[in-house]
Amino acid sequence: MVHPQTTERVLAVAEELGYTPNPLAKGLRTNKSMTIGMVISDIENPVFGPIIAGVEATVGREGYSTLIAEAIAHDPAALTPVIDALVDRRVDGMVLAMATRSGENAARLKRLGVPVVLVNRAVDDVEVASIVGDDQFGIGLSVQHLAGLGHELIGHLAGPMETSTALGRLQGYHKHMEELGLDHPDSAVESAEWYQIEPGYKAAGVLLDRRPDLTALVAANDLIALGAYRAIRERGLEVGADISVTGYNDMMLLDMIQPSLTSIRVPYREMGSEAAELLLQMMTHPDPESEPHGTKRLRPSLSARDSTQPPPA
Amino acid sequence: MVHPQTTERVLAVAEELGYTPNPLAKGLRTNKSMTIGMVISDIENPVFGPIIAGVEATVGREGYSTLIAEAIAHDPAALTPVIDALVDRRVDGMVLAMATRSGENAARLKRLGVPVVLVNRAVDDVEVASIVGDDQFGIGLSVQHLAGLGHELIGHLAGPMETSTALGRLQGYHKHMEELGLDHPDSAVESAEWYQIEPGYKAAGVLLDRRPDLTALVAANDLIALGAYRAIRERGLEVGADISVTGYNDMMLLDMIQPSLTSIRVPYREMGSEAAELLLQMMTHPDPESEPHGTKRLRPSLSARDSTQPPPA
DNA sequence: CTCATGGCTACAATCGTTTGTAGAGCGGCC
DNA sequence: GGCCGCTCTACAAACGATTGTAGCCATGAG
Repeated sequence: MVHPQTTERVLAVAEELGYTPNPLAKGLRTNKSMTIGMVISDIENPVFGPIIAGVEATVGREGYSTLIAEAIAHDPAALTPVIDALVDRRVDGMVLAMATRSGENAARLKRLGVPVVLVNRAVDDVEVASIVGDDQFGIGLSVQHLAGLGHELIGHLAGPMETSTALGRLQGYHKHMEELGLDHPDSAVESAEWYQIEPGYKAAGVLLDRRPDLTALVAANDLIALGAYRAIRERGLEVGADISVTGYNDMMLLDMIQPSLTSIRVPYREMGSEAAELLLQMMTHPDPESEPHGTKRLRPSLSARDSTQPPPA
Repeated sequence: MVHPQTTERVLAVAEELGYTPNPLAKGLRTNKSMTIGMVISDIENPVFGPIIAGVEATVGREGYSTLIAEAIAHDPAALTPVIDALVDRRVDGMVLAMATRSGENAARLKRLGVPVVLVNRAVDDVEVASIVGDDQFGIGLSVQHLAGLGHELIGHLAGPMETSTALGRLQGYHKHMEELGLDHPDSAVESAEWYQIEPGYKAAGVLLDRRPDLTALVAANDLIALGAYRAIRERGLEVGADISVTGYNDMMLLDMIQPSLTSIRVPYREMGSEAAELLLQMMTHPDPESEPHGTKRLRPSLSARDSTQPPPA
């Protein structure tokens, strides 16, 4: 109801005076800080870079800024104070990229009425919106790829079972082995204590000693797979020629390693932007009834390399 | 001047009522947002993870939160709007982790009275506080290591000259070669267009064609060094045995590559926390006269691996 | 001439803090 | 008893926006 010309004049003067609205005053009055909080459990893990970038770019387009907080520890209790700090700052929403499967923090946020989206890792006991990779599908790609090469005795090096990704990948292994009519006994599965080379090496050693007949190993993560390289070599075998190995995440430099590691590429940046999109929707349409709480799974793809070859004759 | 017991009672009631101070109101009144801005030029680069973690942890201890913004582009002009967005949000200070050597953005922030610290990359035309790695010293470690192995014909694969790190490493090469009494003509130096494998491969090809007598290459970065691997192999030579190679940054998985790459480890997390420390000091003691504007250089260390061996007889 | 209407100006309340001032209650000191 | 200092309560202004209300001045319709 105001003349366009007047609007323009006001804007021009504002510009001339160098006026910029004070977001603190605005936030105080409107009770919206135009800020979202993002909690990262392990910021040094390179997968989080693209996730952060995706979130930041997407919410930024709607005028939101991103407050980053790191929670170094692996246990959920240590997360609570850092989440609280963000809530005290009156963030309008929250993206959680956590290590654990426990949903207590997400549940608390929901109780406080703070919109929350989980990214990368889901929780299994609480209904909360999350964007994750389709781990079952991804492991399926590996299993099918190996089966296509002629492997029948395929083992699984699982991740730490307190993470949702490890669980999904384990389930994917069983499911797709079953579908292909291949054996998948518990004896063909060994879990690594953490997503690192050393635990992967240990788990692979245990698995190879128990089941020396395996011709392929599907690892829950690239570093576990690289740990398996060492265990395989220690037994005088050759990765690829004697035992095929697949990783998961398709991290940088895998193609430079000998032999280059076949892996599953996860669209992390897209994961971040989808999570942000969902959060924006929850923040702008606070529809308490139909609030999204499902888990959206993004489909990864296979990067086939030299670590997977037909089984020895 | 208030009784300790009263304080305690007030605090107890506050706790009971679930009172948390509203930082927006506080910021409005005090004109301090207790927030710092952090601009990252390329968040997918894994070196920034530790830097962010270091900054966040350090300022967090003093009650500050960290607002993250990414500026994807490499040119300084694209940075301006994202810096402005942070300034408009009334951040109390700013940490810039940029790609370019241009100081215009830092200069503008100083003019606006926003305390600013540069991290990882310095600028050469403006007096601004910065925390960077000691590139000359780091390259010195590589050069001395190679000279100690018996190399005399050592070339340098430089980085893109628009970055301060590339410049410092180039200078370090010349300086330390000079000190050791070794030849370091311009013909032994070739610059890669970017800190990536492909440009490194190209530059190494040019350098090896021009100076086939070189027995060692000091690269300005790990990826450039890995590009050199390919160029060396293409010429029927073996990395390590025929031509030694060193990288810079000591990124993950370098020890898994064949041959494992000798590199320079930079204390990135410490870099982040030192930058934060400096920024805190500037924000709390706004001493316009003696404002720090020097460059602090953190000393890296050498990780010797198989890519460096004595020159062929 | 009156009155409704569109487009504007002016003013006040509110958000939750910080900061400052005024005054009340109460003990001890001269 | 009067005065001072200590501790506390009470109240108001300010920060910079949003939001709502009231009034002003044209213009044009009745």
